[in-house]
Amino acid sequence: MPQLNGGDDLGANDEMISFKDEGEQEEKISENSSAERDLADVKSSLVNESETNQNSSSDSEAERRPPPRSETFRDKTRESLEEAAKRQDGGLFKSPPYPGYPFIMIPDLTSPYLPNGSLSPTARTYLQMKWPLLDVQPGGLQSRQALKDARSPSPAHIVGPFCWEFPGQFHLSNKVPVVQHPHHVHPLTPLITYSNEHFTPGNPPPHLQTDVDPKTGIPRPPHPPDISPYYPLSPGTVGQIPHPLGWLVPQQGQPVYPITTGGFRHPYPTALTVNASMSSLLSSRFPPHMVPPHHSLHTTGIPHPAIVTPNVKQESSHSDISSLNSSKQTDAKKEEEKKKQVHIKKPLNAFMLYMKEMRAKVVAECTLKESAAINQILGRRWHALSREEQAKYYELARKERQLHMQLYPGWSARDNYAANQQGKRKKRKREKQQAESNDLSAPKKCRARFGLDQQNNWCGPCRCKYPKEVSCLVRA
DNA sequence: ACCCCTTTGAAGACC
DNA sequence: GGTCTTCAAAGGGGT
Repeated sequence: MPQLNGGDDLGANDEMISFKDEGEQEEKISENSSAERDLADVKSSLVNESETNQNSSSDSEAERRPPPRSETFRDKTRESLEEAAKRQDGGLFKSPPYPGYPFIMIPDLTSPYLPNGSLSPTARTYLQMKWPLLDVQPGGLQSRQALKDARSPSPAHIVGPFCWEFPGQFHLSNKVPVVQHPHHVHPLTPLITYSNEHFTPGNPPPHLQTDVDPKTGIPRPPHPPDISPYYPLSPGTVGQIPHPLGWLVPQQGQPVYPITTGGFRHPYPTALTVNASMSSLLSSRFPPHMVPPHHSLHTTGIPHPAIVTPNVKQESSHSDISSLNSSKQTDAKKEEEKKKQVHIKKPLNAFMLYMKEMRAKVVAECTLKESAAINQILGRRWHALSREEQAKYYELARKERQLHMQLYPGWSARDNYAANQQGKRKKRKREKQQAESNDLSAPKKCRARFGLDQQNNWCGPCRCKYPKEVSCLVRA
């Protein structure tokens, strides 16, 4: 991964350029047809791969073979891409003020608010990605009402318009089925989705008019501005952490990043405190140590997707009830055990963030549900993205890693290595790769060895394996 | 129930 | 230092 400006690992700059050289700007400009082609490719390949190959052999070669590389072509491509990006972003990404790589040029990252006080598109995008069903659209009340009206379980036939019909906008909440599969949903999104009426900026629900400690009756101090409630915060470790997403912290110092709709800056997400059913939902989906108590939700109790307790399924409501009856000592012991069992997941990389945001759209656009096929489409679209669009996700991923690193200083990706079954999988993969090498195929190895600029040195399988490369049939 | 598939990127392991 | 491996998400499919 090339480092840019000696700085962060923001992205594969050269790779993105290379992919742009592969004629994919056409996909960007006419994304509709390309997406349909993607879908058709994947679908047909699922049905009959060999048949597809035969049918596509005639044009795939001419269409997908990378054109001769030259700087002038690259520049032209970049220019056209930027123009296309400008058109499609609807002004989200203005013309780059710097000629270099635009990772830190996202204009409104530094100030998430527009002059009128609403969230900037980028901030909305980020929030929307974090909370896929959260309505952070401008024009809030109307769309919120619409969402509220659509809260009843949506049948699968609710298929929103294709995303390319509204380039530059992020209407996930309005375009994908409101009720998603649990796997699609951020752990907290259902709470938000089904309680939009509680997202009244600055107006907490009646029972939470003031943030008062139910025990002491003393108003609690506001949520510390430098703590993101997105991750559960371990005591003593985070209090002094500067907010890594200061770009989402407005002037008042209230945390905006972790939440919310335009203007919803209540230190405690009011939607999470609404009623007992919400709490029961929380307790049913999360282990008790992650579930904030009723009416006293503290941000430290808000789970983050990065944290998973392996035995969530075993913690039924019955166990919760029984735990209530158990002694405090056993509770403490259980808490300790659970803490030990907490699995801190890797922060999502740029592509994973992109997938998470776009998967619902792709699923809605086609009848495919197999993730493997969906991911193929997403992989293609990822490469079809402009540099600016990709940069957005690289930036988000960088912030994710930064936040993750600050919250779990001692965590290492190695902690999750072979966490399951002690290297069982590793062995399998090695065996598999050995089998592949015996088969004279080592996908992607040539890419790393020779690079994209020397694809003529790639072996056939690599060229075949890699997306958008020369058709397999040509080689055959 | 568990693993595979499929994608990209990050990071650790390995040579 | 280059290469390899694993793991993040996702959910249908296979064993």
